[in-house]
Amino acid sequence: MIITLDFKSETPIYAQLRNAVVVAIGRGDLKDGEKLPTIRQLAEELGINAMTVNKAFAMLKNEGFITIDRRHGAAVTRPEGGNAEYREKLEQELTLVISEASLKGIGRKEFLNTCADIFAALAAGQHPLAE
Amino acid sequence: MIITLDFKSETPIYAQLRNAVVVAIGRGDLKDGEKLPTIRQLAEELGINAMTVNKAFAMLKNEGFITIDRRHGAAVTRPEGGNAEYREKLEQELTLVISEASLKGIGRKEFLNTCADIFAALAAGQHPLAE
Amino acid sequence: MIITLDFKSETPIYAQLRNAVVVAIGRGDLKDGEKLPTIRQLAEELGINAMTVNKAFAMLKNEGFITIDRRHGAAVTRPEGGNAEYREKLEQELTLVISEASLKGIGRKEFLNTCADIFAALAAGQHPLAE
Amino acid sequence: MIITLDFKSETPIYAQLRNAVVVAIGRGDLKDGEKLPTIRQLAEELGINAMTVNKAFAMLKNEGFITIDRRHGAAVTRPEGGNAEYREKLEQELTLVISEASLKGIGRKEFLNTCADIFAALAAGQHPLAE
DNA sequence: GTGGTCTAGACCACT
DNA sequence: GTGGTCTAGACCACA
Repeated sequence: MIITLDFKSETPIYAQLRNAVVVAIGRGDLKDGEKLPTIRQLAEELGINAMTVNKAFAMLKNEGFITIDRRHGAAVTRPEGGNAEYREKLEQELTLVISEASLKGIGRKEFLNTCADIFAALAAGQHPLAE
Repeated sequence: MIITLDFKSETPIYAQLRNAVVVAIGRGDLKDGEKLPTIRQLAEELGINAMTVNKAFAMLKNEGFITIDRRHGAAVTRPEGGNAEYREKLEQELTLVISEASLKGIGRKEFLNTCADIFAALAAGQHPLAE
Repeated sequence: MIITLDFKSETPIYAQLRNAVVVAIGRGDLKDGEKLPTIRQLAEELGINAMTVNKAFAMLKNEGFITIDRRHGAAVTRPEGGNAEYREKLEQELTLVISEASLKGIGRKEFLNTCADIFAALAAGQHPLAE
Repeated sequence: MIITLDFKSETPIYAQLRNAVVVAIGRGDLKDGEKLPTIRQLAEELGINAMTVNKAFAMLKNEGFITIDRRHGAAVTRPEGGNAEYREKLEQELTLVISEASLKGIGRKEFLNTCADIFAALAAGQHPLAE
């Protein structure tokens, strides 16, 4: 698992780690059921505090992306189908991103193409995503 | 101008305000050249400190979404066309959002439709967005 | 006299005007002894308040770049030779500019060439500058 | 780190502080990678408010002169190579400074010598500046 | 009357 | 213990 953190970034480290794991699952680098490294391993590997990794894992667990078993550590899992709450959050988020992109001169077509490209790139990771 | 803030949110108030303005411009509620309320007005209206509004405005100014004229306050403007830096940031952001959506069971088609719907809703605001 | 003001700029309008006049003199667009427009004329021409022009003129007068005669209006003049005070201010200013340029990757040669180019451009204005 | 502020100056304190740091880096008093004092330390040392130091640091961060790491405070860094935007700003700035100097009786040779001297003084700080 | 700056003091998030 | 955010209230420069 190759994860690069940007200590200069505004985004908190635990959030960067959480995001990196989500993307790794999304692109198939981490398959469903696959085990994640120990909190301590990961902390040492990344040169950060174990508490920080812990926080990221707790977040991922809450969101349903991983399960944490005291005996076997953390493992990737599939979250439940998108509930209404998540859909609303997604729409809000997209409204902001799309407003910004439009104002920056990125039009509908270009935006949709970019999205399609990203889907294609993720699909190439062999992970059977919902169609 | 109807803006709702969530004081419990993790997102700083000034960032929420900044986002709200970007979306308001995107959807045409704020037209190009239109004046924004004064800092103090907005602060009172929203029940927050003027310094907080100030910070949001400074951010919007730096990003090119508004201009601040010492004589007449702030007004909406169009930022320069998207540079390479922004495009990269957008792709990273979308990669995360799309990974998340995929894992939550929202597939390619549904996602693209949602985006298209949002574009349509923005376009309905009569604001001539780049096509 | 062609002066363009940027109302969006952080630099106060009166300072922009003052700077524009200094550069105009420097490049020979305004010759020594030449009369400047009336305060009111200039104010109307530029679409700004007469008080603002007044402030710029007062500044230029204080610095010795122009003289103001109640009967004949303002006219360009040559300031006294650089006094010690000005030289110190100049050195401070240049130390900042040069530090910044160096850190931005602009080296000694390039910087000096840029300066020489600007001197050449000013000299082309036929104004006999001190050699 | 010796920084002197002029509370009577027109230049805002945060800008003076920002400038002082840039010069300190330029002259090698602050080496690349070196840590800056904490915001609170510096605030107390200078007898100003922490918010003011904060603003100066935020400015330096935006300009790429320092990085702020949540874990260890601020540290000096090298900004990216000068882009076209900066070069244009520099030329405008120099045109004004040179016009002023010329009119004050400081000629081409003297001006260039002064610049060269400043470069030499900065270089003496052992900081390997771009040649 | 506008935005810009500054203060003193508080609380929070992050590591 | 670090920086980040927010507040309430003040004064100033600008136009």
